[in-house]
Amino acid sequence: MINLTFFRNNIDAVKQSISRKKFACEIDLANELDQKRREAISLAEKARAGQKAVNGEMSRLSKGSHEFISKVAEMKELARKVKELEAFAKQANEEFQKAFLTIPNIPHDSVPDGKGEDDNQVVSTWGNCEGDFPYALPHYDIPWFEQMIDFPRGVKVAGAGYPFFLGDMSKLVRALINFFLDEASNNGYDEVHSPILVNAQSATATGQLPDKEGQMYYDQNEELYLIPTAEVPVTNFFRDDIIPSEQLPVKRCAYTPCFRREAGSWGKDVRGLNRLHQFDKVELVKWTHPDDSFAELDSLRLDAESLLQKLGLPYRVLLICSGDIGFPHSKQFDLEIWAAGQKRWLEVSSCSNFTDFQARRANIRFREEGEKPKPVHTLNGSALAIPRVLAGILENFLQDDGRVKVPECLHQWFPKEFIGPS
RNA sequence: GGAGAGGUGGCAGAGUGGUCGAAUGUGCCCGACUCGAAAUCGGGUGUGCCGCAAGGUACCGGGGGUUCGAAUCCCUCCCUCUCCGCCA
Repeated sequence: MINLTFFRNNIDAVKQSISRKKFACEIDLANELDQKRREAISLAEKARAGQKAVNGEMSRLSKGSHEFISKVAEMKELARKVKELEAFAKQANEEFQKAFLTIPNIPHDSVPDGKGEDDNQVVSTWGNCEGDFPYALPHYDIPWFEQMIDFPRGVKVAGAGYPFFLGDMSKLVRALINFFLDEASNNGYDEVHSPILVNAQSATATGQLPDKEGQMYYDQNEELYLIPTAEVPVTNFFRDDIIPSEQLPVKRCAYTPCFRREAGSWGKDVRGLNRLHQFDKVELVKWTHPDDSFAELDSLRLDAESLLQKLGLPYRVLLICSGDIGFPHSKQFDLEIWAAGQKRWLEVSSCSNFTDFQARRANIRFREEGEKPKPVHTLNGSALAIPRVLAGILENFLQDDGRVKVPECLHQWFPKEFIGPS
C-alpha cells in the first residue's frame, strides 16, 4: 500500500499518477472512508478513556459499598456505548483498509505514459536481434523436440502445460538452474531454498492478492497457494521484521518451480515452451534503503542481462509503460530474448522496483540510528525463467546438422558441446 | 491423526479478574566512579493508531465472548514441545 499520510495530503496528485495505470480503484471512496474511520476512532477512544477513568476509581472502592454498586449500574450504559462505538470504529477501519488495498502503487516519474504493451519503450538491445539465424526453427518444430520434451505424457499425467523434460534436456534444465544460481551468488545474492506454498497473508503482502486471485493454484484443505514466483515466499521472509540499516541492501536469490493457472490467457502463444502452468525460475530479490532503490534496480537488471550475454542470446530491454506496469510496481523493466525460429520476442525476465508498496503491506522495515522504523524498498527480478531461455537456445543455436550447440557457460554442468537426438 | 503441556517485552521469567504496558533478572544505551577497563551505583531502553499539540488509545499467539473492569475467566483457530500413530 502507499503512504497514507502522503495519500491524504496529495489526493489530486495521487489520482493523477494512478490514472496513468490500468487499474480501476476508488480513490475518493478510500479518502472518504479514511475520514470516516478517523472520526469513528476518535469517538470510540474518547468514550473508552472515560470508562477507564471511572474503572480506575472503582478499583479503589470496596466492592460491597453503595458507591461501588451504584457505579456499576451507572457504568453499564457507558460500557454498552463504548462497545457500540468500538464496533463501529472497527468496521469503519476495515472498510477503509479494504478500499485502500485496491489502490495500486504510484508509477515512478521516469515511467513513460502508455496504454498497453505496444507503448513500452525499447531502452537497449544486445546481440543479433531480429537478425539472420540460417538454421533456426521454432523449437517445437525441431524434429526431435518431443523426444526430449514430452508434452503428451505430461497431459496424461497432469494436464496441458506440464511437460516432461527427458535425458539430456533434463540435464540442460538443471545446468541452467545451476548457472543462474552460481552467477547470482557471484553477484552477491545469498541463496535460499524456500517454501513453494504460501498462505494468503504472504500473497497479500507482495500484492498477488487480491489482484491475481484467479491466477494462483489454491489448496482448499490447507488454505495455501502454490507460488506464481519465488518473489512471494522470499520477500515474505522478512515480513514483520525490522532489518538493521547497516545490513541493507539485503540481496537474495532462489530457485523454485513456479505455478500459474494462466486463466484467460490460454489460447495464444501457448505452443511448446512459451507458456507453461509449471516452470522453473531463479529469482533475485533485494531489500534496500529508499534512497538507493532505483540505482539498485539498474544493477539488478544488469545482473539479469549479464546472464543473457554469457548465454549469447540476443535480447532487448523494455521500459514498461504506465498502462502495462503491474499493480504493486513503481518501475519495471522486461528483458525479451529474440527467438529466431518463431521470429518473436520472448519475455524471460521482469525486473521491478516496488518502492515501499510491498514493504508497507508486509511490514518490512529498517531502522536508522535514533530514528523510528521506516519501510524498506523491495525489488525483484527473474534471472531467469528457464523454459523460454531454453526455447531461445534451441531455436537460435540450431545447426545445419539438426543438433543444438550448447552455450559454453553451461559446460561446467552440462559437459557436452551439443544437444540433440542420441 | 490421538493424548497431554504450553505460547507474556531483544532474551529469560513473574503475574490467575481491578491502580498492569506489565515485577524481577539479563542484554543494550547514557552518566558517575576509574589513567582506562572490569565490578559497582544512578538513569534510560517496544510498536501501531487517533491528535497541530498536550495527550489519548490499542497490543501479554490470532479471532470472538463474559464483565462496570480481562494478560488473568469462557469459546474457537493457529503454533511450539512431550508421548503415541503414520511416513519421504
